[in-house]
Amino acid sequence: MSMEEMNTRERILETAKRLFADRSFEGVSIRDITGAAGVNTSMISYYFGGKDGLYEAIFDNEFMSMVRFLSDSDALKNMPPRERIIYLVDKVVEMHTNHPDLARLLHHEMLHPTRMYSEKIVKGVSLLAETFRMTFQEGIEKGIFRSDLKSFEMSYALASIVNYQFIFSGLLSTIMDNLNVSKVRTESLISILLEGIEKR
Amino acid sequence: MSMEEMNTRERILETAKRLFADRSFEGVSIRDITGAAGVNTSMISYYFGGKDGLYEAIFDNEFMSMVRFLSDSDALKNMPPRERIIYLVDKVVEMHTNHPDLARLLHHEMLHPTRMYSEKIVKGVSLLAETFRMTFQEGIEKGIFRSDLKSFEMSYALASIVNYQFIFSGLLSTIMDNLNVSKVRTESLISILLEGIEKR
DNA sequence: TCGTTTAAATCAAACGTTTGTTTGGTAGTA
DNA sequence: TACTACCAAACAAACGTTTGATTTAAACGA
Repeated sequence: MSMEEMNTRERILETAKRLFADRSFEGVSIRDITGAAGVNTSMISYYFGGKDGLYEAIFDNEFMSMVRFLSDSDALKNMPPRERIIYLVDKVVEMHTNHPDLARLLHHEMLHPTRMYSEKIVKGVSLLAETFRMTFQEGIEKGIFRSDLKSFEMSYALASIVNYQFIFSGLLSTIMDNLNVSKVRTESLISILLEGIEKR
Repeated sequence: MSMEEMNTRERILETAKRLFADRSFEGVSIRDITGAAGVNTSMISYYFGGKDGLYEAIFDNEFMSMVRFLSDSDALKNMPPRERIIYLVDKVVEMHTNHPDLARLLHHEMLHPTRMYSEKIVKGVSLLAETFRMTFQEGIEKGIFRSDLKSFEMSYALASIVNYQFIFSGLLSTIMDNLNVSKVRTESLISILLEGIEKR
């Protein structure tokens, strides 16, 4: 759906999501948003009850649907641990690729938590982390994964390796030319996570 | 040095660093800073030429000294690749532990780059990344590390695994009780990076 | 050692903007 | 008529900064 065929409410949501991701909630004024969206200043209060409400609406939409997207899949149940991990990494990468603003919105909240939203994030992150952790735990018990590591540490390593590039992305896209870095391949991420970087 | 024995300039720097890390540059007013530091509002313009100048001063102090701390060491030269990687991870963790605000300041800039500071960050990050990348390249050539991975990908994995926990830390410290996560051990980080999570 | 001078440090108050929000009204639709 | 969507304008509060006066402290000449 192009910007032209959106109604006012949707135009505000889409524009605000992009600007909040680029310049942070505090760094963007409602006049920045409504100006870029081509709507009247008062429409934010009209549709969302204020700037805070707009942010909350974006967050509920994006973040919660992501958590559901990553946790609810029935395919997870009957998959062996190793394949399930690969499947999960693929899904997280897919989700980031389709919603490039989401990671920066989320990580901004993680860096600067407010009482308003931190509860939701902890709830969502806990749910995701538990999905990962259980998979790793099952893998440890079945002798597929190392038993000298904790399942929490494995989950952390997965999350960090997959997510960190989407924190970099904003900086990279503004400079790009300076560092001649090729895109990180998903297969490499999975391989590093499972097998490490040392020669066997 | 305690807050009481600092002069006005130092009190502002220390207070602002903490507040910027907690609530971001845009989320903190100069009255927040000077109020918490117990100095007059005009002192920020007086000593730093304005809020932007204060931010730049913090950044130059902290970030640049970190880059130097991590890159300049003579000990790096004569160390074999595997040991050098372990040494570097230890130093990064040590640096984060001693300067807990730095990671959040830096990653905020990475999430929301501005023309003002992105140049400095790219410069510093490039320097660090090159130190890592060269080490991995040497390890690949000496047959210690896998030859099917790129040295850049290895560097990325290291940076992500080591840094990501310090992005979480803000959120964790505000909630803590909800997730009963133990601290990630540095040895586990190194082990996951080098050997992966799969049983050999 | 004394009073005087000079400059730096600090202050309360005010400056002009920008902030998020509200108001009162208009146009279009059912 | 009743209701929704939208608008220009105004609102008080908060913003970063500047001003002009006052305090502090060091430097100086006698």
